Amino acid sequence: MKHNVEELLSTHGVKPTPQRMVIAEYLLGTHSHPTADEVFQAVKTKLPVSLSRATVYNTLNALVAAGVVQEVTTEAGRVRYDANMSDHHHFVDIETGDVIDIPAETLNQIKLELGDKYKVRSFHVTIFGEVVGGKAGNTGE
Amino acid sequence: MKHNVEELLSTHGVKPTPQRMVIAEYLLGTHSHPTADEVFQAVKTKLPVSLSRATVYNTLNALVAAGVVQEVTTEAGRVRYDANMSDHHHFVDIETGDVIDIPAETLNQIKLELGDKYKVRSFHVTIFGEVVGGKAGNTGE
DNA sequence: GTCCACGTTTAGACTTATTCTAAATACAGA
DNA sequence: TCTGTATTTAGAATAAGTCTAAACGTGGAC
Repeated sequence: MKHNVEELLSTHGVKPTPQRMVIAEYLLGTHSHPTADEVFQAVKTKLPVSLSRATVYNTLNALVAAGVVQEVTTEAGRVRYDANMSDHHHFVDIETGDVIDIPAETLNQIKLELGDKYKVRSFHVTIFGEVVGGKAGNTGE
Repeated sequence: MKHNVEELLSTHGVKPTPQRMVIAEYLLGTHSHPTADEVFQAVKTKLPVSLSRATVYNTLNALVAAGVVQEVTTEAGRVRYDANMSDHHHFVDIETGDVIDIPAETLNQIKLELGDKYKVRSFHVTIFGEVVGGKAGNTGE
């Protein structure tokens, strides 16, 4: 895995430092859509040196800019990070707060339905509801 | 208009104080999807007394809780307010940042397409792109 | 009309998330 | 090895929002 991460960063133009590697590795290995602070808490012990929050924010911003991960907003004012870069949307379980990925195929119709008036660059759908029959998809690590 | 606002607040269980009236009036009269601070800046001179930011936040939260306005998130971490409570989504002009309301009819198909696996309580779509042929809809005041 | 209770507002302190800054560090290439 | 550049660090600074305690305003009981 480590090797993959290193390559992933390199091919996206992000120099693979130890700090960036553990952060990217953590994001790639979870489906929990963590906040910046959750990333910090999760990886700070995985390095031989102390880790600064500034590095976490710098790295997250760099990874977003490089297209390695994306930002997700499900609650007003809280930013989460998602290494799943496939075309997908989000389902928020309103009981638990879990964020579940929804593949985009079924929703791509939206672009067509918007018509000629708007040139759509991208769109994102956040859906709130309950999972029928308990947990499904991926909600933790 | 003032009379309408007073009634609107009352019927939603929000006591219509002068502060709440000018804030609600401002939100009802704009399509600019302002942030809390933009609301504060816009209404602070419209009262004979000084206005506290705390009152703006209290009022916005009360109006959201009462269902008079809704929160909108178009940029990671920034909360905006929208008095348009009709079923609609948002189009963000990626050149200007303007937020334009998109009526929901054309997109309601989404719920159907999600199938039986998820029980949808609500969903929100934010679309990023460019308006074909210049401004359309409502982008300011 | 006066008084009281209670909800509202105010200013400013506080919290939380994020960015900035300046110094220390690491490391690739001459 | 030396040096320049990018990265990381700790902590200060900023921004958005919440909390607190005191002051205020208003409707109902008298």
